[in-house]
Amino acid sequence: MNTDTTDVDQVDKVARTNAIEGKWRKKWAEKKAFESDPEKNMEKYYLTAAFPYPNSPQHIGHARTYTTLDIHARYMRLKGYNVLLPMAFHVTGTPIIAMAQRIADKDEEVLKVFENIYGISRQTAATLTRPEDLVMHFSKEIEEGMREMGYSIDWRRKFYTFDKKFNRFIQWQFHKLKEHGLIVQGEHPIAWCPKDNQAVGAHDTKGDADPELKEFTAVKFAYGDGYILTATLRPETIYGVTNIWINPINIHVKAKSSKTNEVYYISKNAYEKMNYQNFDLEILEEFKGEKLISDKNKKAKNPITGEELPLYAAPYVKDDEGTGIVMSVPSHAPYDHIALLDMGIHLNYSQIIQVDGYKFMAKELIEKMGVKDQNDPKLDDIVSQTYKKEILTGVMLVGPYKGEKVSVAIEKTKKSILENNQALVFWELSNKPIYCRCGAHLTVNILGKQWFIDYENSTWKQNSHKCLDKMLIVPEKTRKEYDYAIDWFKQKACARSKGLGTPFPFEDGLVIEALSDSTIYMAFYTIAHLLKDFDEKEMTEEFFDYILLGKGKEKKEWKELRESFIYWYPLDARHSGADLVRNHLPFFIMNHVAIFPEKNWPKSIVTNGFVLMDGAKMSKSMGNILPLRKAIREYGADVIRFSVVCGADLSSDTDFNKSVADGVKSRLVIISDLIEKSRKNSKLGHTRPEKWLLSRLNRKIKGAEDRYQKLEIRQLALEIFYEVTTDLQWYLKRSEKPNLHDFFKKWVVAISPFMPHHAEEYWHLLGNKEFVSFEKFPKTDESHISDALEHGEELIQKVHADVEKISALIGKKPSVIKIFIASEWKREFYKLAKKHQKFDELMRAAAAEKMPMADVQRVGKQIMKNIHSLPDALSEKEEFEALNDAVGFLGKEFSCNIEVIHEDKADHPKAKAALPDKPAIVLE
RNA sequence: GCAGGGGUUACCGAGUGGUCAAAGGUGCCAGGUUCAGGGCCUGGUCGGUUAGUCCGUUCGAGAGUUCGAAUCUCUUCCCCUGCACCA
Repeated sequence: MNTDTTDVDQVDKVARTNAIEGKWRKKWAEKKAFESDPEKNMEKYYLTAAFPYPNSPQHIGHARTYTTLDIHARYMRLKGYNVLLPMAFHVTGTPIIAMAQRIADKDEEVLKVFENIYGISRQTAATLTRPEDLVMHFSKEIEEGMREMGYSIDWRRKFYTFDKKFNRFIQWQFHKLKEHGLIVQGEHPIAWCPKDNQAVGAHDTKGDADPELKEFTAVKFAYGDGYILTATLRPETIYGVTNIWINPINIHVKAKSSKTNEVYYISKNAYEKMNYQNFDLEILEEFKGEKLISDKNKKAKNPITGEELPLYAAPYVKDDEGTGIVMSVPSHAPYDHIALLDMGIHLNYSQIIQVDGYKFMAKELIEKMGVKDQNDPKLDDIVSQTYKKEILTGVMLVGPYKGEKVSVAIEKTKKSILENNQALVFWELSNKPIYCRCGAHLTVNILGKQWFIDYENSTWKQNSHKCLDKMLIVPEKTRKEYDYAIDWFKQKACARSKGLGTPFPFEDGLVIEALSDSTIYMAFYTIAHLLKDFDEKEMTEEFFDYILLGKGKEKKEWKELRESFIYWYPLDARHSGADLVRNHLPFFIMNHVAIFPEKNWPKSIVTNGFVLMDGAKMSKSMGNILPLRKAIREYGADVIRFSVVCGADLSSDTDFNKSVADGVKSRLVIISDLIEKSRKNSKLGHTRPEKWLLSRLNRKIKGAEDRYQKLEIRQLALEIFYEVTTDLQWYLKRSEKPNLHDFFKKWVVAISPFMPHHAEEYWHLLGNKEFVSFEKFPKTDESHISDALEHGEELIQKVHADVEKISALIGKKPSVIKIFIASEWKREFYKLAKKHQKFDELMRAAAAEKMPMADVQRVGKQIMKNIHSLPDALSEKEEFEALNDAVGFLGKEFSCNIEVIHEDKADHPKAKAALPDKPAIVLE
């Protein structure tokens, strides 16, 4: 049992921290400190972060974005802005429903995660079987966590994306998009579960496998009264086809498509797949592959070359791959080559693709690696080597694309044969087999008449680039990714048949998809708290047209809403994790551009990296997720704020670990103690150490403004927190009677965005009655900044370190330390040396100045190697004053007498060794 | 494959032409602290050398530009992230 006092102290400190944080949280709430309304005489600043998805509690990783956001908000408040920071909850889509269902099903996996990682008992879990209950439980949990973190949020504006009133707003958005011709309908391939009859994403599959779709080209070889279909990813090799491969054992069908009115020969498996892809096939005949092979008279006709090709048997052809029939290109496909050899056929085929180092790469590699037959596992390796090299470096030798790169020829051939009706598009899952959670085998479905947002629209893209160009992007280096994403966007399916959210306005039974209802919701915050007296039925097209666009006739009950929107919009800063750069954030830009006039386009985006836990990614399976509220209980909110935000550059991942948090905590304790002690000495004057400290502080505050604006949070923390505590520690050694009142008066305000709770407490201890949160950011006092003072202090630190080194080297403690200050002429000589960097020139210049040439020679030789990096030394007088001021300090440090002597007035031989910025030191 | 980011001394991580053997943190070593342990403080932590110094080698690999390169150019190897209809 451990019952000693130190642990009790620890507990006391945590309890004290919690008490301080709780106290200020309460005061902010009582005074409604962060509820923001339009103020005519104040400039506004409006920022938001991506709202959370409440299907689990938040963890310290989530806290990074919100803490960065809150620091930003609090800084802008100190700069005198009327700041709005709202928050809401995104509940759209299927994951919440899926989670609730899994809880209802008593899914062991989920319950274990709840119990072990989130600390949610099975009894509690049992009450979360309905999506709404789940949402309410976790959103409350998340909101509490945000309050505990001290985020300066205006909670009056909170909403959920399944709220009726919000739905009206989103429907208005979609009507606007449609008016602008940006909602279109078309076909769309999608991973599909045949059993559930529903589209399937990564979280719906076993093992969370992400289904990948690949577009194959099914080439049509005329055969009898129909076509043999062979699916390929390499349509450009059609010029080298020698035969058709058919697996004799597999079941094949002859089927007629009522879509194309054509008859196809394909595997039975392919028939099922093609029917999901809208070919409407009807089986005319069903048979084994050998039937096709045995009919020696019937040939398949190559649609491009017109060659008549034989049908051969190949056991390696799989019936669930593509159409179950493949075209044979032995000059480039290793399997085809070896299969022909296995049949004893030696063909004199021609080369159609040029690659360096090979004529027939497939054949040559097979011979080189000694592959015996088509069952050799080495074949797969050869296939990937050949394909990679041909696609990357190959050049076409035949056909209309002769001389073009293979990668280009693939696309052009495909386009051409599709247009000429010589091939069909055939979709396939490229990473199959994938299974739905229900157990069924996934397939590809082509949905007809799907609804899309037409992000492909080129005018829209152009305007979005224009908006982006004017935006501030932090960090700037991510800008390219936005440009890339905007260019790359294609049409995006925007309606689903299942999920929470907003009913799709143009077709019954559909719901607006999750990434499409969260693009301009920042506009909704500006009025969300003013809608209590409105029925959602009043929230018509005209309603939103007037409030958000200023169109149409004003009604007097709409006035306040309109004014609120005008006051707060546009959005000044959008914060988010870096993972949203390629989806949500470009959508956010594009939708603003589509719907709002240019003056309401967003101003800036700030993105941040993730939080790692002890160097590893946080994940449910690793069980290393630290829930935020647990972390707050353990370390306190201000410590967590520092820990998640200060460890790395904004854009890179940061690591959370105990020692970092402990480090922050101990520094907080040091500062708390200091404030306690030093606030009483405010009547004392300023001696050299205080002046030094204030010089350092003012210089930092000067730099801090710029860093705050650019959100260089790590650098800020380093400078105004870590370095400041280091400075304070030095100061305490130097100072006889600490007097930090003036220092803290400025510093507490400057640091308050980082540690608002402690800052409020300190501010109060310093005798202030108002919230520090609404103070003015401290002004730099240039008159306090002194290079000479800081340089002098550095000199003292250097001398201190040198004495320690010498003392250690000679192995004794001195009884007297003599410090010799270099003469003024040496400083003049340094200035000369900066102008004349060649030795002889320097000597001549020194001679002209009538310097003592014997000494000049010696010093000159010494400094030649560092001629490019000579220090800007203080004057002799300044050096003397600095060191003389530290006589007491150094004497105390080394327990001996200290003498500071001008070189000229000394008779010690070592005195001559003194250099500017480097006094000679003698220990006796 | 395409696009973006990155490889720094035991680890994490600063560092964009000289002031860099390279900040800071962690770990480790030594010493201190009315110090059980932990904590805290001081110093050390590439090799050699020295009254506070100087010399050699180092920043994925190779080549180049320069009086001078972790930093600029080229080549090459490796790692991470994204490529959607899913929040």
